[in-house]
Amino acid sequence: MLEIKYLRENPNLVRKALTDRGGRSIPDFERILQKDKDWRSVLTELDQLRARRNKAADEIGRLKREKVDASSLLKEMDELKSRQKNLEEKERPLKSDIGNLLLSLPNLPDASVPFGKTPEDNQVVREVGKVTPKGFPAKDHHDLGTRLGILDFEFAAQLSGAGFAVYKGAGARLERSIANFMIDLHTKEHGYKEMATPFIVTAQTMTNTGQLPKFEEDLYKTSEDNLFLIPTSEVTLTNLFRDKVLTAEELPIAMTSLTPCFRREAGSYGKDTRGLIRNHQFTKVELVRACRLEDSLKELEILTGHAEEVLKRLEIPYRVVALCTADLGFAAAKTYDLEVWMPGENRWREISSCSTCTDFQARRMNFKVKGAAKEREWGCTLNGSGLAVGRTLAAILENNQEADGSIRIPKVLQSYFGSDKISI
RNA sequence: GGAGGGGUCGCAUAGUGGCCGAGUGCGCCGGUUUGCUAAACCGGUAUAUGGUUGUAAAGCCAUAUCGAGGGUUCGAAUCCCUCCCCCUCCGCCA
Repeated sequence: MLEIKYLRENPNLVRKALTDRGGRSIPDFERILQKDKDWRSVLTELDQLRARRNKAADEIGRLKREKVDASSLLKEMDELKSRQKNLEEKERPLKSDIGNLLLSLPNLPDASVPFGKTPEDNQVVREVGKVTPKGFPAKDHHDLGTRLGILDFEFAAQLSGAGFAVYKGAGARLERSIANFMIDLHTKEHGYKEMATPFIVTAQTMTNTGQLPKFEEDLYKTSEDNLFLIPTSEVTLTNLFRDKVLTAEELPIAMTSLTPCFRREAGSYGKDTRGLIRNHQFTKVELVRACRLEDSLKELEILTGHAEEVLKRLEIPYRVVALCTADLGFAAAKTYDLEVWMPGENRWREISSCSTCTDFQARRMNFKVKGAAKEREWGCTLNGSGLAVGRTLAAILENNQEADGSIRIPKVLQSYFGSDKISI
């Protein structure tokens, strides 16, 4: 959430930032400004009226105690009350409209975010690892996994419909190995605290991180209880900072968790329907950090580095991409995507998205930091995949395939997996 | 699912219509005393919004907030209604 005061005082900056993002939030923004103006004028009048009423009520109490007649004041009170009721009926909807509109405005891009209008304008920051051509036609992970009997999409479709996967035997074991390796790396070497959180949460929790109110159609919802399935554990991990006031010395705080993620993918039917790339359910290791606002960008580099380390150790070539203004997610002020090379598809695929949300989520969930001079400021939250497990498995299959269709298991996974290859 | 109890200022509590934005204890901050620490004593200690003064730091005025939202009343922490959350017991159950 953006601060109404900031919008009021810097309308042109905000207008430009929202325009750079390219969304359709400008009309909402203009409506906020207008309603805010109306609201303030109503509120000023209302406050004065309330002040008068409070005084009169005290006075009446005093007169009654002294057994003095108060009928003229009581009469005035009648009139004040009806005027007040009138104004309150104007004030209430204005206030709630402004609140709702504010909740639907995205975060403002950081100054260092490249300007752009489409994902084409994203900027490659660095490429790590070498993309070396196989000496044979590379298969994609769908074919590899199916032929090895470790992935079964037909079975999954029978169980749940399109967009799901069944992992079988070595496939299931490999998925678990990847997840364990990632969690161990982040907890033992990167200083993250492992958490296990609910997968089903309230609407308020979803609103705090920004999934609601705008993106309800992307979420699975339980109809009886009005609860939502998490699309990422960013939701639950970040919400752990709700209503917290932390001291600057306690920060940064780093947490990780392994959870399933549930996404309806409502806007992307027919896209990436093959394989593990875009499933309605997938597991992901999430990284969340909280820090002081001034450390936002520094922390983003650290977070991104931790996600990158996974790929380095798995020896999968990847590149780091700075998203342009138009491609930023709702809550993000700046984002680096990690993209892995997929030989079977002959293209790069996103495998992690690391963002700083600055104080955007902190405002929504009332997360503050007490500084050295005991002043309070909003906290800063960051999140990133560390990494998406299904996509990582797909990347390993494609990058480590041999001519005969068998798969080399990366060195760091061998102790988890218990062998160095998967053969036909 | 059934029955009951409860949500007050960081924590613990007091408070059943005006003297309560809210007492007390603890904690915390500042000070006095002190070789140091402790103790004792004194003072301070919520947030948000609007208006206003100021270059600013900050100040002043007003309003709102005792789980949330409505209502009754001249006046609500206190009475009524709805909702949320927590706890205990019973039932069911992995």
